[in-house]
Amino acid sequence: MAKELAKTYDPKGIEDRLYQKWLDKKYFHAEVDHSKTPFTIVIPPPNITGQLHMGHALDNTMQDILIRWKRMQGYNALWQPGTDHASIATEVKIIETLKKEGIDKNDLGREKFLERAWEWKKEYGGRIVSQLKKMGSSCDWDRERFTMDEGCNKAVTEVFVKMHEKGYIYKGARIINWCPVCNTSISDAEVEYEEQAGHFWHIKYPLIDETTGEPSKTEFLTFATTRPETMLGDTAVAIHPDDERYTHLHGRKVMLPLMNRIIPIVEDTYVDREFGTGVVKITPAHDPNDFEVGKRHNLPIINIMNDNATINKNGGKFEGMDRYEARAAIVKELDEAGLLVKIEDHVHNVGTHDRCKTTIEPLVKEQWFVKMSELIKPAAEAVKKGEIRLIPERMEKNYFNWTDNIRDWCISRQLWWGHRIPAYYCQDCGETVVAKEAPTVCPKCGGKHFEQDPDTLDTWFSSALWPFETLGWPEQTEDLKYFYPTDVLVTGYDIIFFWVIRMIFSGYEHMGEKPFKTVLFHGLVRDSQGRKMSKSLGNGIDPLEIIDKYGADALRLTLITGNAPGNDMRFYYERVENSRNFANKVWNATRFIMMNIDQAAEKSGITVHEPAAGELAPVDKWILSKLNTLVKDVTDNMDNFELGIAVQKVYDFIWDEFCDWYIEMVKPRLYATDDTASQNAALWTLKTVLIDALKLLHPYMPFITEEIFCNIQDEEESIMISSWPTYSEDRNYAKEEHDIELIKEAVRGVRNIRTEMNVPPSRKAAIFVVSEDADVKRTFEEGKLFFASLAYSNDVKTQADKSGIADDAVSIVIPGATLYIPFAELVDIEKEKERLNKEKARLEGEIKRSNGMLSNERFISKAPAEKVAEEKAKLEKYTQMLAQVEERLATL
RNA sequence: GGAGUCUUAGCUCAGCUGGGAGAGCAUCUGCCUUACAAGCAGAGGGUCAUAGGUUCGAGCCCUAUAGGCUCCACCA
Repeated sequence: MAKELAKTYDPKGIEDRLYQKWLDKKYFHAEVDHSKTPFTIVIPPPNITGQLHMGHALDNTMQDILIRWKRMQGYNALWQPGTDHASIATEVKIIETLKKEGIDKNDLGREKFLERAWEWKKEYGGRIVSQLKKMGSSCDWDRERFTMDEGCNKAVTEVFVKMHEKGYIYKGARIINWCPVCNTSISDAEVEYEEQAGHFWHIKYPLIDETTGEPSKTEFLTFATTRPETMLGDTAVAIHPDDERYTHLHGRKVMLPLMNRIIPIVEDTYVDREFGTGVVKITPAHDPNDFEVGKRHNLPIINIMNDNATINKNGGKFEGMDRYEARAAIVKELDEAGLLVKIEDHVHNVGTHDRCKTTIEPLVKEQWFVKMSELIKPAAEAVKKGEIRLIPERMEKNYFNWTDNIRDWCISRQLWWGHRIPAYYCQDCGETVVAKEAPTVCPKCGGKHFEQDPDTLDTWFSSALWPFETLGWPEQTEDLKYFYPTDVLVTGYDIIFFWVIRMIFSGYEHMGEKPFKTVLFHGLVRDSQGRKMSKSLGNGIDPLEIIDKYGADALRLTLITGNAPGNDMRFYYERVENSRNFANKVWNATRFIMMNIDQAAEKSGITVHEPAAGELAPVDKWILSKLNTLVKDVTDNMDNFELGIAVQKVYDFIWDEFCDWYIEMVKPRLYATDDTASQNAALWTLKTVLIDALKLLHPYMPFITEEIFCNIQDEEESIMISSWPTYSEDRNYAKEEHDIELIKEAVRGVRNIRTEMNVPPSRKAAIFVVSEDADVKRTFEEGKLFFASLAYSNDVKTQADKSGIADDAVSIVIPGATLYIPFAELVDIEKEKERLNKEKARLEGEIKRSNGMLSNERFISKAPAEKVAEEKAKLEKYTQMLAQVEERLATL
């Protein structure tokens, strides 16, 4: 029965073995079961191009903690996994691979390209999943989904058609953000602004002489621009209607140089009179604001750019030049023509594509959009009313900032890898048909030739449906009815706009119900210098390497401790080492317990069993009581999603209270007495406390806790399916808690004296409570510590025997000297007085406040009855406490 | 321009509803001691950014200032 455990904990081998066991036993699998309450989390689907990084590690650790905890609490816990096709990210990767083979995407053709993409998915889609398994993630893998699987395709088409019918999806020519490298439009959310040093080119256009109709040689209109090349597409110049400097120009025209086009001067309040010269060139095709101005004044839209950001035929002689070449050429020509006034240095924000960092080009294009104004309303309401809770709360500000300023969502992408837009164009009459299936006959002209829209949808269009499409939607499945809405969404704050908001409005629109009750945000994991981990910096730390070296438990613990929701954290190897050390500590505490259980069985024939109430020593009650409080605190913290605080408490309990105090205090009983009942009580307490502590720790460190749990009790199948400890009034031993805290205080005092005396120290300075319960009780009631002895462990028994009894002192036995220290001297009386006086002042303050509230008529009449009762109870409690404090002060 | 957030020990950070100033790492002292040297027992180290205010009491609440970070918008 004795299992030999290694001296240090080595997670290698153990983790994989246990994960396989959990899989085999189907512990992760959840089925509809109306006798249980569901608890659901959908995973933020990682990209199939992805490799597990620290962000994933943190994200999934948090989810797994919640899921394992709820599962132990008896909920029907479902963690729905899956992966995302990540259209643009994947497409870019495939293009790169093709390039290495010397193949161009367009030469390959759409069909062949998609074949390659699916091959890619097959090869890499599973990689991240196996990595998640390494983390210990208890996902229901039987339910694994993919954003482009059959069900998701169906959901996407359904949504598109439905929203099109409702008029929420439309096609239109608008200014969109164009990425000339990826060759596709992108949404506003994908634009990242970056401060860049640039220039301000001050340029002047000649006015048209009203009499001759020729460009004036003397009259010019000067303005500044950061993008001079766009002048090729200028169709007006704008001034503010009330700008007195330019009143004389109302209704006049200017000559657009280089293009020799006469364009009007328009008056528009968009122009800021204070800025620059108060004159703005208007390029409707290449600037969102100018586009709006153009619409108001019916200006023509001249697109001067090709999709690859070279100048097109509308750019005259600049045709074919890259946008930056054209810029240089145009500036040069303007200068030669004497129209360049000056060049200033200028720092401005440039929009770039968040994936490839290319400067985006605003272009007018026909694209598909989702009209947001109506859809967003319930989504904003939900958070406002608290129906969906964001943690930390401050994220709400971010959220509303977006919902209040929402713009229509450009959803079409000029990519191949993704959900193809279900719009079909009649080749005979040009009619557009949006339908779930390709139409056969044109409803307008009866034509039979259709071509499907070549574009695909934004990746986030499908991920927005994730919480319900993974549960079977659009079918009304039992799963959907039972598991939806999900409970918690765990994700980084960086995708609140991309994903979280879009899921919320989609949930309300298509399900008529929120997709989740709570959103728990975490921050970024940065390197030790606080930098973002990135490939280009090469400062990324691979979670798999950490797991390999320290174990998944250590990694998980590191990521979750001291990490408050929504806050970024730095990653230190020292902290992983500390976590690993903690695992070892737990391991060795277990070894101690198992060894002693075995020894007791061999030597005294003890089979550990629950002791009778009277057999528990004060220290046993103390640790049981501490554990009891811990259970309550940890559960409360977890209820509030304070995972970092919760695990910190478990850590402190195990290391400080249980290992450093309880185990040390209990040793003399095990080694130096023959009292088998007492020994049984100690062993039972050790085992009981350990097991409950392991349960509390299990969500955080699943592997080691499982390994120990099953080692120490052969009969138990798994800690995963054991029940979460609950607070019990029966284990609340306030008196013993107080007594032992005093003893701890005394021992500390003794230790200090030891140090001052320069006596050889002893690690095994274990406290040895010899008395029976009743004696301890009696002496404490008299305000004295009955008996405690400190002794070397080597000959602890003899020393304890020799030390004798002094009933008003702590005795410490050290070689060559025996000290008897009156209890009263062990604590610094002055310090104690100071502490008590502080406490007294505090209580008096509380009583004053309480009295104030209770004598306030408005409070009594308006506050809910329970509040008032609560306050009365408080007052009573404080009054009692004050009396106690005063009593103690009097004895000193 | 708008908003958020941070400033606590040498470093990195916790600190939940206002009452004890804390952890890990680092430093110093002493210990191979029958669970654990990946350990044990101790020590040093803080005007909780600054200045006011509210309170019996402020790291926590309010106001202002300084500095850092982030998000959003964007002026041509």
